[in-house]
Amino acid sequence: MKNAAIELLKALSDGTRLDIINILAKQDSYVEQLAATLSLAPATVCYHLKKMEQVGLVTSARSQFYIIYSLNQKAFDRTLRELVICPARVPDADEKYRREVLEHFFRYGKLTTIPVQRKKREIVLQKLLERFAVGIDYTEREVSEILAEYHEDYCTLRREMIACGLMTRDHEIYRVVQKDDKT
Amino acid sequence: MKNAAIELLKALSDGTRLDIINILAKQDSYVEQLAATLSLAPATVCYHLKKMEQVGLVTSARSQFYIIYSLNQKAFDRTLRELVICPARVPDADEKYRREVLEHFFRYGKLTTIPVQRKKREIVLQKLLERFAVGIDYTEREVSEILAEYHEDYCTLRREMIACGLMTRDHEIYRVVQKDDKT
DNA sequence: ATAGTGTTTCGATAATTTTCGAATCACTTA
DNA sequence: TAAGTGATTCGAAAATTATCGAAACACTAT
Repeated sequence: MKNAAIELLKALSDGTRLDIINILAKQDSYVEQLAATLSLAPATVCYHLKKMEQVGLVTSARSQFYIIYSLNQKAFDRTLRELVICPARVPDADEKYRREVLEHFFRYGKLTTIPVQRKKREIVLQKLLERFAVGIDYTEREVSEILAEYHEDYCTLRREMIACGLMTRDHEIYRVVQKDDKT
Repeated sequence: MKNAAIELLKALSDGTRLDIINILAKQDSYVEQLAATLSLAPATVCYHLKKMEQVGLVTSARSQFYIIYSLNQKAFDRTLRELVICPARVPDADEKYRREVLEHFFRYGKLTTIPVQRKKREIVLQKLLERFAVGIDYTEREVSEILAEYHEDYCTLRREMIACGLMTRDHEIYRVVQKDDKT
């Protein structure tokens, strides 16, 4: 089996299946009824329903001659982020602290204030460093523009990037410092 | 143009693109670097990036020789529900009241209490009616099982469905009453 | 300007997905 | 048990999508 998230997203990324979902959102239904509503062959509707059932988007239950399909409401309350972006590292104690710091200083994608404590400031700067590709030369202007997205005092942020050893500056050219250099 | 939601979901439902997203989540990057990391041709990576850029998942900005791609963080904070399930009707005054009532009585997909006021009770029952397909015969047991998912006192719910004229009962067979019968 | 970057488009091919008729299956009712 | 219902699977055709080499493009730097 591949990735469960991909299978779920594939199940959602088809016009016919979205039509079925929206019909079921209003009212439970069954294969023949859906096929008639959508002007499709029952085999086609069945194919789509099975695909969605496999990933937990819908559930089925027989009632006399019919098999009634229902939306699994819980499946729709996930964000794209938690579905798509894998956390990678295990949330250990350091990681927990890191997340708390980031949650405190970032609001709506922007920096509320620049941390005064060095430890916290480094965590925030390390996060901002993700916006800079490794091995790429950035001009001072480019660095400023990206940092300005997060806080009006981009000059301090830029200076601190150098001071904390996260970036190097050489004749107005800024570069990300690779910390995992095996030299 | 088709549906924007479908295009966005299609852009997300591919293993290679998810790989790219997860790399960009850690660090901005550019075509050649991504191609090298993923062992793919630059043309292929470009194809995927363009596809994601069209639906607003990533943004690009030139820096010297390179075009740096970044994740558009805002795009990832949407739930599947708001992406997939279309509201259909315009939120007029009645609809607003309806939503408030539903939000008040439903918690985590279950009914906190059965509304005493007739107007509110009908709104809640109408919502529960979505779980029953039209034109289908349900046994009393089947009706009870579905209603029990929402409140322990499924007997009251079942009785009220009949009392409010939302379902009919005929020799232990329950059916949804179709309100838009043009007779 | 010109040579040299990395990026994008184009065309073709491979791989995957959607669709549906026909056959089969699962279940209900008489 | 047998006949009748709707659901599902199967096989094949049609439609869509992913991949990549080659060529064209956009930009930088000499």
